[in-house]
Amino acid sequence: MYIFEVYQQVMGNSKLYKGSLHTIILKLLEENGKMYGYEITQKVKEITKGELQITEGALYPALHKLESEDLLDVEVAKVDNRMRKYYKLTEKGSIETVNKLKELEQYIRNMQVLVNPKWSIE
Amino acid sequence: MYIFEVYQQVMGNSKLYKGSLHTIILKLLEENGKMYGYEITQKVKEITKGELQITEGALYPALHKLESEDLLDVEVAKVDNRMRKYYKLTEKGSIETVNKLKELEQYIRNMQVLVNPKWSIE
DNA sequence: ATCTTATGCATAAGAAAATTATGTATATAT
DNA sequence: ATATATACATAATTTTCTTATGCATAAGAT
Repeated sequence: MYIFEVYQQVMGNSKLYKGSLHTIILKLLEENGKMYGYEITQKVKEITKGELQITEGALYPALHKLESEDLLDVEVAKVDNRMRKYYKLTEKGSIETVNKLKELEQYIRNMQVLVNPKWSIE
Repeated sequence: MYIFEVYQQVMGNSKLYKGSLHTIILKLLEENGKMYGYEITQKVKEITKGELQITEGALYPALHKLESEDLLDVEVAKVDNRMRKYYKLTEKGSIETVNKLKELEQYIRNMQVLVNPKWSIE
């Protein structure tokens, strides 16, 4: 019996993803209106061509946290006899999304000048 | 008596910096040959125009970790009667620097397509 | 002269955010 | 039948910071 182990390439394959999960979730919800947890993991996997796999242990606590901060609204649905919890941005969440994206852009800018002083900051 | 508090803007002002300290240190050492801890904090502050302040509580343990992984060599010096510990990349450290920079580029690419599907990945 | 700020290192306690490991349950494919 | 996919949840542990100390010398300000 042969066992082919598939190494799950999780967030933190490169540790850099640490701290960017909330930004990712908020932006995907801004883009797609409403999504449920599992859908988010699949979307991220698809967009990054499998490079970034969000683990459930990170995702669900993050969604709960964002909800508790009134950045997300939840709506429970039953599809094919399976539960789904659809999340969407609140008004506060939309504002926070803009802030988080600005922080991301600034972070990227700073990292670029730190690691490559020759790059222009346009 | 008036007290003007200066709020130190530390790493994690935006949480995104979590996980990027090792990359920053390695790249600065690649760029500058050898540096001591305090010098690194000042260089980062200068390059990011004060936006990113590396705290000592993060920096020194990080340097010790990199040293223990044989990525850095240390050389102690005494300048103006004060101790300095100069760090430089080992051969292994140089290789790891290249890897970390590739990971950073990939991270930035992935985040860009995640947050802005319209951006080109060049 | 004295006090503050800057330089330079170090470590311990606590918090935050992930990983890893479980657990439950239904649907689908082999 | 059995494994995989779908869909949620949480607890234990680890990693990586922040915050709070501690020590020591030099330089600048009042």
